[in-house]
Amino acid sequence: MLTNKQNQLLNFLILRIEQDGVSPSYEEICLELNLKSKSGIHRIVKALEERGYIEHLENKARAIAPTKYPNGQPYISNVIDINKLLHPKDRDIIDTSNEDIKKIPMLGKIAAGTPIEAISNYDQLIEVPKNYLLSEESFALTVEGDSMVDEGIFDGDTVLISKITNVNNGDIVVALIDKEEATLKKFRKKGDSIALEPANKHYKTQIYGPDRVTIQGKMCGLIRKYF
Amino acid sequence: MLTNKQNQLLNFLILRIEQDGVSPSYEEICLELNLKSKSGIHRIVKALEERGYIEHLENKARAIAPTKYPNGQPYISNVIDINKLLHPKDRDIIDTSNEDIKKIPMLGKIAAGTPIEAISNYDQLIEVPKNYLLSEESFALTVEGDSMVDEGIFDGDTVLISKITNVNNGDIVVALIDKEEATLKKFRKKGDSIALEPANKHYKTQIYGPDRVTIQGKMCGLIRKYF
DNA sequence: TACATTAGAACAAATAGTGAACATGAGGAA
DNA sequence: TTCCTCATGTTCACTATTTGTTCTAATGTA
Repeated sequence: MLTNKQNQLLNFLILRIEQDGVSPSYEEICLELNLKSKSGIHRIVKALEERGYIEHLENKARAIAPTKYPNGQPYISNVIDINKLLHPKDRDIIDTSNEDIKKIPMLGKIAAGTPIEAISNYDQLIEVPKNYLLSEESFALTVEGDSMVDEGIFDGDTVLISKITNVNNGDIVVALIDKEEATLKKFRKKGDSIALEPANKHYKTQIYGPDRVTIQGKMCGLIRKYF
Repeated sequence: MLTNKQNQLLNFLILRIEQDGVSPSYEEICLELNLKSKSGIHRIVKALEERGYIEHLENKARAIAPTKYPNGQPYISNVIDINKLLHPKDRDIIDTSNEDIKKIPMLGKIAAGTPIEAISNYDQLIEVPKNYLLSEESFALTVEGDSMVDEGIFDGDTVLISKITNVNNGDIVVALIDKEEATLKKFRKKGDSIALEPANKHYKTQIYGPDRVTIQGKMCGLIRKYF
């Protein structure tokens, strides 16, 4: 809703008020915005007032008060620290943090040999947009080994797992075998028994009775960083 | 609810406001959407206003403000960087989670044959935690084809590209060849010329003189969804 | 009064927005 | 098929706003 200069002026105003507690004079604003004349400032101030971003006492020095942030949110002065004055339950009002993002625990490495529970120590939380996940309860694992390379899952990749136990043939799942050993494999039900298929010719498909396998989650995403 | 162009315009508007804090002018929008005339923009703006996706002050410069996302969700601005405005000692108090996430444009598919610029059409914005990226200016592409499978980059994957032109041997880059054809390849400088190596035995490494290749960005991440 | 600061007119130049007119193409209805 | 509507692309002419600058007036304060 603001032009560039208006935006600059408003930001500078807010900054100075936070810093010094006083609004800057036209001259100071001039300097900051690289103008040679104060009257230009005056015009911008009027424009901001028209649009409702500031309040302004006529003919008073340093009498500009912001009422909105450039984005339209109501301006809250931080000269007093409002958060300290509020009940925790009220803080949400100010805390507009978007709900798009979710922090999920990185539970450790997934490879043959180690059950995941044993390494549930929430060392690290990683941030993931919510829409990357299939359920609220999700976690991340670092892939170790190359048993799924043909599916493009490489050593060192981070896989996102949602705690969903109802899986279909072909889904990639975290399966716990004999309550001891967790692996990331392709799931396939064959009659009564369960086949866990690797995606690498050098490994064999393992077939278990239904009582030996627990599905701990379904892979819903993969993240790889190149730095 | 929205037509193609309306969607593109709205996405671009949101992106620019998040980036600069100021809405773009009609002319800037023209450039971005590859149109030759401002009046077309004007029509689309009016259409978006009618449908309630934006608010718009008549006859004012850069006075367009989104009110809804293309999907109809109410638009929540997170432009102001409150932390920059506060005393350092106060900074922790306000939740900083808003700044972790960044919206980057999905610019299209990357495969031989199409320059990226030509397909800069803001059809979609995707959310990515900031720490997945290497620079502020980043974008996403959908991989088409199998020329990088040996690096675990599969057809349909989403790759994150940061606009960095200073790349090292071995980095995976988006390279524009003869200003015409964009590809995702491994970068290697050999003397004066540049080798673009695929990661698939069935494709050949291409070698070009330095003037034929422009590096458009460096791959910094990969995202794959399994649903 | 002297000084600092704000108010605002006036002019020029640069930016921005509006809207009529005409053309095209896609898609649905008659 | 033809007719109609809608979204779109383009050109052009025109209008309005924003900004940079200079100068003068008014107001408030010490």
